[in-house]
Amino acid sequence: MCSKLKSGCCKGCFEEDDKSIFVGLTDKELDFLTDGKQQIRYNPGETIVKQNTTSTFVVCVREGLAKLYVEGIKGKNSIVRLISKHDFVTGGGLFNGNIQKFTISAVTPVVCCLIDSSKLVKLFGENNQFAVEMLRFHIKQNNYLLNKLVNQTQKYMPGRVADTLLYLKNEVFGDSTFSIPLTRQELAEMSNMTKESFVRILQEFKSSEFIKTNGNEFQILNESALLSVSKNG
Amino acid sequence: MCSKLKSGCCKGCFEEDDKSIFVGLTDKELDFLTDGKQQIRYNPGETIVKQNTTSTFVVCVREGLAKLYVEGIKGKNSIVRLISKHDFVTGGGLFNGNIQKFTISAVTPVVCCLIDSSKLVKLFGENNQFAVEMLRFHIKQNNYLLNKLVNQTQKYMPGRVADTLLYLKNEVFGDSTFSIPLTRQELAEMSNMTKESFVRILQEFKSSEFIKTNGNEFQILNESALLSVSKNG
DNA sequence: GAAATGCAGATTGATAAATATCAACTATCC
DNA sequence: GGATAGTTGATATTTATCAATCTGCATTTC
Repeated sequence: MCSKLKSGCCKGCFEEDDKSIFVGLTDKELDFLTDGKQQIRYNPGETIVKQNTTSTFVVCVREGLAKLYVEGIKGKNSIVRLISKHDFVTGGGLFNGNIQKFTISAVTPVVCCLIDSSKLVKLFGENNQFAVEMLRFHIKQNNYLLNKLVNQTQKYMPGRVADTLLYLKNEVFGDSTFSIPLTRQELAEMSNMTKESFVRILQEFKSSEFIKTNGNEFQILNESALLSVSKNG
Repeated sequence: MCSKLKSGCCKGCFEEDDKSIFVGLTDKELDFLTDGKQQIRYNPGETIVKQNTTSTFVVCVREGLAKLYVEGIKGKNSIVRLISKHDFVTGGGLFNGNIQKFTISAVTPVVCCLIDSSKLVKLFGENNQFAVEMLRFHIKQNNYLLNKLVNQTQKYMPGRVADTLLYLKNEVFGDSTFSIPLTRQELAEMSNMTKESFVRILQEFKSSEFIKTNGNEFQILNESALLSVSKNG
């Protein structure tokens, strides 16, 4: 199933910019961490982590795509990021009274490992390198959120749609052609607008030949134009 | 000037919810940290940290009020948070190639200590408790940003103005009556809107008797009404 | 197996609401 | 008395809402 080898799970699970958070752990520490961890399969639509509940585990995705979103006011959701292979998620589950600040649900079938936070905390006390790696991870997370905050609050809708498309290309699929298992509604929730607005701007981008779409197939034709829109030209 | 006593600076400097980040440091470690640190005075308007520059220090405010903001597109600024006595700020200065993701500038005269990041990093390697405290700090920061992201993107202007007023009361001044050394423009930048819009909503709140203002003197008369507006009623 | 049916998501149009912009005016502080 | 911040009004732009239609796909029905 899920080997404990450094090269596999969990070392490989927690890859972040080609540098695993778990790189500094000894075999023994890795064993401690992975003993009793749960590897679970979720079907599309299923909730992995539920906002406002307490849960004490962190999530590491092995397969599939999940969305991390905040359930806001009047039924509005904001998708903050997509989680895919090798992504690692800690939230309220680490300190802060364990209250989750967001929901994670499976978009495609997801296989992920749930590791109890208390194990991480114990390892922090034993292995400095590990605590520092986790700190580094959270600082990166901080910068991502800060950047997202400014982009979402300062840009008009076309800039936000361009951001979403570029995010999908660069951070999720790594290819200018991709097939998205998300509805227009969900893409709109990534861009904090209504689905109608999102669709209209997609049409503009299509008629300007910045992109090509066919259902869920997307192709970015003119990335520099999107970048320019993103910078709000 | 700035004693190295646990009860004073720097222990006291880094207070966060009555629990100092520096609580786990030994006297020797504290000495190491504070030796050669710079205590600087800034005049109102002066820049303490400049976005997109590299700088390797973290900031700890002893006196005064500063604003932490992102310089966005087309000259728009977003004030992310206010920094006052005992607040601690790390940013791009810690890992991430030391590139600052935001600007910090003094609103009132500010006295603060600048500590080189490399000293923190060295202590992380020696004192686990310290690394964990720093991690805890950043996770809290994360939750703050996540919350701010959703509030700013999902709420209409009245909700955002209510949030700003409640933030000032609860997080900055700790009193329902306060005098703000910020312009309307800056208050608007905290709420991500134009100053004209901010002023109009202030007037609505005044005529509804939620608040009373006289220049920079603010008084919150009906906090539960503001809370209700914040929740977008 | 082919046509009819149903349904959910996608798209489009018309309109209303929210927000920004621009201009004018007022107050205030050195 | 001039500069700066604050306020107000009129208007334009951006964005959401509501309603209608369309599309693709699966299922039923014959």
